[in-house]
Parts: sequence; structure tokens; C-alpha cells
Amino acid sequence: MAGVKDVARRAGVSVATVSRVLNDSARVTAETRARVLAAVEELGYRPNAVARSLRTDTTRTIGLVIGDILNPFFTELARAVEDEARGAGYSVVIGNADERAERQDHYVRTLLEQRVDGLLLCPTAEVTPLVRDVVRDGGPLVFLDRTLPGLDVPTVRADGTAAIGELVAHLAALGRRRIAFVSGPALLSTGRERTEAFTAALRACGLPVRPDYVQAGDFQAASGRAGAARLLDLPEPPDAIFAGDNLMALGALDEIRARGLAIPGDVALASYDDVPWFTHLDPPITAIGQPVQELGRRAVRALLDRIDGRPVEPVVLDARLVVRRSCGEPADPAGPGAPDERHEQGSDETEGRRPR
Amino acid sequence: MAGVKDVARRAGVSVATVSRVLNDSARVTAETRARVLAAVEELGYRPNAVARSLRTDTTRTIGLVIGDILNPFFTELARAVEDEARGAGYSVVIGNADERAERQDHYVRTLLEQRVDGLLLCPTAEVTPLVRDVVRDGGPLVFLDRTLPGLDVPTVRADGTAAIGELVAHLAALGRRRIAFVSGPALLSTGRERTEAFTAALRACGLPVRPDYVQAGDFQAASGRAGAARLLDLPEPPDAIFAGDNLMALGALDEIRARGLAIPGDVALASYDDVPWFTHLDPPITAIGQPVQELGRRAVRALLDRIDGRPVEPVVLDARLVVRRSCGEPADPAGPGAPDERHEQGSDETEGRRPR
DNA sequence: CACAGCTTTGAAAACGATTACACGTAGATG
DNA sequence: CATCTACGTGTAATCGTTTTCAAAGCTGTG
Repeated sequence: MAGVKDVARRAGVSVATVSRVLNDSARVTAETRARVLAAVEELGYRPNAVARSLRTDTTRTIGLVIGDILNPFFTELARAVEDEARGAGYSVVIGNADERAERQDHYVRTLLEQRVDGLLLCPTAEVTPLVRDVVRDGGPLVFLDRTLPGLDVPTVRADGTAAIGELVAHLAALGRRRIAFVSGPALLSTGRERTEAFTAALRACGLPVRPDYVQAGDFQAASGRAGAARLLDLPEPPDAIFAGDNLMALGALDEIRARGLAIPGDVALASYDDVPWFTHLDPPITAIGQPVQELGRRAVRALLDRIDGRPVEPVVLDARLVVRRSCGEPADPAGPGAPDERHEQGSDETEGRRPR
Repeated sequence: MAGVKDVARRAGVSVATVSRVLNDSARVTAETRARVLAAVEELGYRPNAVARSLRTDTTRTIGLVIGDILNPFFTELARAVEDEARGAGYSVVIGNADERAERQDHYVRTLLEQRVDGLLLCPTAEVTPLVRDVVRDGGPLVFLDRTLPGLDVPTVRADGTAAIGELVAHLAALGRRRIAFVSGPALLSTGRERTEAFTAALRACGLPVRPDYVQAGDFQAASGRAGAARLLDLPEPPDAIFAGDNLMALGALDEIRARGLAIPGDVALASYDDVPWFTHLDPPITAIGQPVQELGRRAVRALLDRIDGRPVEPVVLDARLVVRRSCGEPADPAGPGAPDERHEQGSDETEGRRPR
């Protein structure tokens, strides 16, 4: 493969000049510049980013380690991060931790060895020694969506506390009294936060907090189904189930359907995380939507700030309740099938769902 | 950051020896090996993959350029590719072309500059000059899911012809006579193939091929909705709609619902591509599932074969009809809500939906 | 004891770019 | 005319590894 040397020879100049043209750094005569560019064209020269990175100690690349690539929340997040980074001239290398600390560490290690300029991490439960090391060494690191306790790392996340309060109030207003929650893992900051917000919301509405109405799941569909089953098997089953993420909501939905129960007739269903196809379910699912695009954008900006040595503040955005029909009251006066916008859609979306 | 030199000094050996230990290449005394490893540990040494790649001219990295990261088909594909590649000691860098040739080229270029060892490409419609160049230069390239005409590149894909035949026969057997299709872009090999299979299947069933029953879409939800609208506005509207991919099926579903039509009562609905939540819709959608995991795996293997200079054959797997209830006949004797396996689930899946 | 054969180790040359520094030339200035 | 300045360009060092080649150390044998 042609190198800068070949280009130089062909253009009758030195490698330094070629490099200067390619990075339009110093002044170069219009004429030599043209000659060099012609040579580049003729040889089909493609700069070797590996060599460049070695010399400049910069890769124009950031790493993104997400929790689970099959979870639409993370997919959308990845997409947003990617868009923003590309805009700033950075590539993104995605690692899928699959919610396993060991695999998360595999990617963190690989990305560090590849010398990414910065790292966006949605940390899994445990604080692994590796992550601790990275934090200690002060590499440009930003947590996204989730935090880890006791580590001083800037975090970009959404706070659902208010929205969960609204949701519980919404349910209570519709006459639901036995509201249950299928929680995420207590080890995850997002899991904890949602559970705490839920119990606080119950108290705020004057509803009793029953431990058996909080079933632990792991953010995966199967655990949502199992949690719902345990709830519905109780001597006094709930009249509303709130799932801690979209996958568990799906699981709960399956269990409710399998028992031939009607939504929202027999039991209301709501979900944390709003995903595109919730509007297509029958009934459409009431959900708490996070400003995913904005999260991705802000995370990238925060990371670039850290990379460039600018100070960075933590970012906390608000999640928002999106009322649909799975909790009872028809919220959409236009009737079924009318376009139902998700949180953020059409608001500050620069390129929504691709008009093409 | 500590380098191999620092490790060498600390261990009292030369850099060559350190390298040997780290790559356990030649023989090294157990004692010196231990000393080196200790030094590595103490210094928290992390090898610089950039330098290593420069020297060895190998990055242990493959590129994957997919059509649309928000399309669950591609997400699942990415996941499968990633798993297989990791197993073989390779990292995957994903690029999201967003179905735009210009963005596809951006990633192809970037990945080549980063000197990936091989490239997995789901090509967008046009044959861009860049792609032509890459093919000419003979870089390790494998097409995935889609082909480009006139280019001699090994391809790994699924063929839905037989399954589409089955689907049309299934519809015909249920008494549907006016079967319509919302097609993908004719520029994409997958779009063309499905349309051709559809008309062939109609003929095979002795049904008329009406041009107005084939509406062109672009694999995005909005076009599916528009296509369905045009179909339902016909003087003689169809009694079955088959959508060319999962996103357009979603659009069609919306349009049908918006008109207050019953599925399958008034109109049957089927989709090419099976996605996890089709089973959660009411009614569950009959779909043609591709062996996505297997596609990903085979693509990686084919690419590694090319990289290692082994000969590689094109791979064509069969898509499979998954009958559910959106076309009429209750296909699932266990009744609603019973576990409904997707194509490939539990078959040769090595790690299905993560038992955790 | 000398020497061959084997193992373990080190010195130095790559890999392909960027960039500090020096050099030559031309026009401007005293 | 001598000198200065500014500009365009080239030479060579450098980034952190891997790897070739040779040297040094050891063992065993004739």
C-alpha cells in the first residue's frame, strides 16, 4: 500500500511537504500543493491512521461501553453519541458489556490499549479494579446513564424521580390503590434510584408501601415476567404494575396476557423507558421517557471537554411521563392509531427518525 | 504512561525480553518471565496497541458497516458479529451508514485508514467509487445481508424466496385473494429479491399479479404507513398486506389501526423480518424470520478466511416462515401468551437471550 | 581442555507518519 | 552592496512496539 514516501517521490517533494499538504498545516505553494494532491489521487493514497496516532498520541476516537446492545434504550443512545461525535470529527468504538462486569472490563481494557482519546461508560454494577485504576489514573472518563458510588467521575444521566412521582399520582387518580413495582438490580444506580422514587411516590400519595409489592428483576425480559407472576400470585394481587425498564415491561405484559387478564381493565401496566413500538402495542403503554438523544449529545460534549482539559459539570436531565392508555384513562383524544409522539420527538431532535 | 522500556528497566532486562514475555513467543526463563510480569503489574503497564499495530501491520480488528442501527435486524446482526469476532480474538468497530451512501463511504474510508484487518459491509444501494476501489484493490471484504451487482465479492445472506412462497400459499389457503406487498427499494438487492419472490409466489398460487398491489417503500416506517394507505384507498383494497421489512410492517400496522380495521378480520398483515416484540403485539404478527445469529457468525468466519488467505464460498441461508395469528388461523394451540419462539431461538443459539 | 550445540538474552532496525530545526532563496531595507 | 526577514522546503529524530541477528552463557562430549 502506497505510503507518504511514495507520494513524495511521485510529486517530487519531501515527505514533510506531503504531510503539510495533507494536514494543511504550514504554508505550501499552491503549485506544490496541487502536485501533491495529484500524486495522492493517482496512487490512491490512504493515510495510515495507525502511524499517525502513534506519532501524535491522539486517535480522534472515543470508546462507548453500553450495557446491552439488544436493549433499544442503549441502541438509541449509541446512535445519538455516534452522531454527535462524528460531528466533532471523532469516531466511536462501541463495546457491548452485555451487563457483565467481566465483559465490560474486556472492552475498557481493549479500548484503553487502542488508545481512545476518551471513554464513555455505562458502568455495570460492581466497581471493578480496572475501573478504579482508570479513575485513579485520571484518564478522560465520563459515566453515562449510570453512576458508581464513591468515584469522582462526571456523569451524564436522566433523573426519573419526578416522572415516577407523576406516574404514581396518575395511577392513584385513576383509582389504583395496589401499585406494584418490578425493580431493576439494586446494584445499579438506575435500579436503586427508581425503586427509591417509587416508594417515595407511594408515600406522597398516602398509599401504603408493601415490601411484597416490590419484586426484584435484572432489567431483562425474563425477570420481568417472573416478577409479574410473583405479584399476580399474591393473595391480594396488585391492580397496577410498573416495570423498571422496557424489557421487563415486555415480560410483564406476556405474563398478564398469559393469564388472560385485561389491560388496563384487570391490571394497569406502565414502564420506565419509552421505546418506539410501545405506541404500537394494544393498548399503547404508558411510559417514562428519557431524553435519550440529549443524553448522548451531552455525554459527548462533556467527554470532549474533559479531553481538552476544560472543566466539566455533571449533567442531570429530567425524564418525562408519557401517558397512553395502559393505565386506564384514554389520554389521546384523537382515538386509536393517531400519531403518538414520543418524548423528545420533534422537539430538539435534529434528525428525528430520518425523513430521508 | 509506562512503556515497554520502563518495564524493561524495572525488571532489569531488555525491551526484547519484555516483548517476548508479553507475546509468549520464544523461550524465556521462568524466573525472568516472573520478574517481567511483576514489573508489568507494578507499573500498571498497558501495551500500546497503536504501536503494536504499526509494527505488525495487523490490528486484530474488523469493521462492520450496517444499514441502520435503529433497525432491530441490524442490531441483532451486530451483536452476533461481535460475539463471533470476540471469540476469535478480534474487536469489531461498527459504523452506522444510516442507509446513506455518503455516510457508508465515510465509515469505509475511516475504517480503512484505521487499517482494520477486514471489512463486513451491508452495502447501500449505489456502487460508490470508493467501494469499487476497495474491491479492485482486493482488500478483505465480505458483503453481509445485501449484494451489489457486478462486483465479485463473497456474500453472506439469507434467501427468503421459499419462505415468501410459503407465506403467500398460507394466505391463499386462508382464503385471501387480494394480497398486496409494500416493497423495499428496488436498488437494494434485498428489496428486489423480495419483490420478485412475491410476484412469483402469486403466480404459483394462480393469483393475479396486479401492479397496483405492489407499493414501493424505503424500508422505513413512514413509507410503510404511506404504502398501506395507498393500498387501502384503492377501489378494491387488498385483504392482505405483506410488508417488506419490520419497520414498514409497523407503519402499515399504524395505518390499519388508524382506519379502525381489524387484523386479521378486515385485512391480514405479515412482515419480512421477525423481531422480538412481534410476539407481543395483538395479534402477534406472522413474519419471515432470518437466521440472524447464523448470518453474523458465518460472515465473520468468511471474513477471517479471506484475511487468512483461505478460499471462501458465498453463503446463502434460508429464511423461514413463522406463522402467528395476524393472517387469520390461530397457529398456536397453546393459546395467547404462551411462549412463542422466534426462528433460531433455542436451536443453534449458543447464548440466546442471556439466561444470566 | 577445546569445541559444538543449545538456550537465553540484548542491540538495533524497522513500521509510517509528524514535526523541530536548518537551509536556501528572494525581496526588502539600510 | 550587505544584511535582514520571511517564506518554502528538506533532513532527520521521534512515537512504542516487534523482530532479526548475533553474542553470551551453559552443558556435555571427544
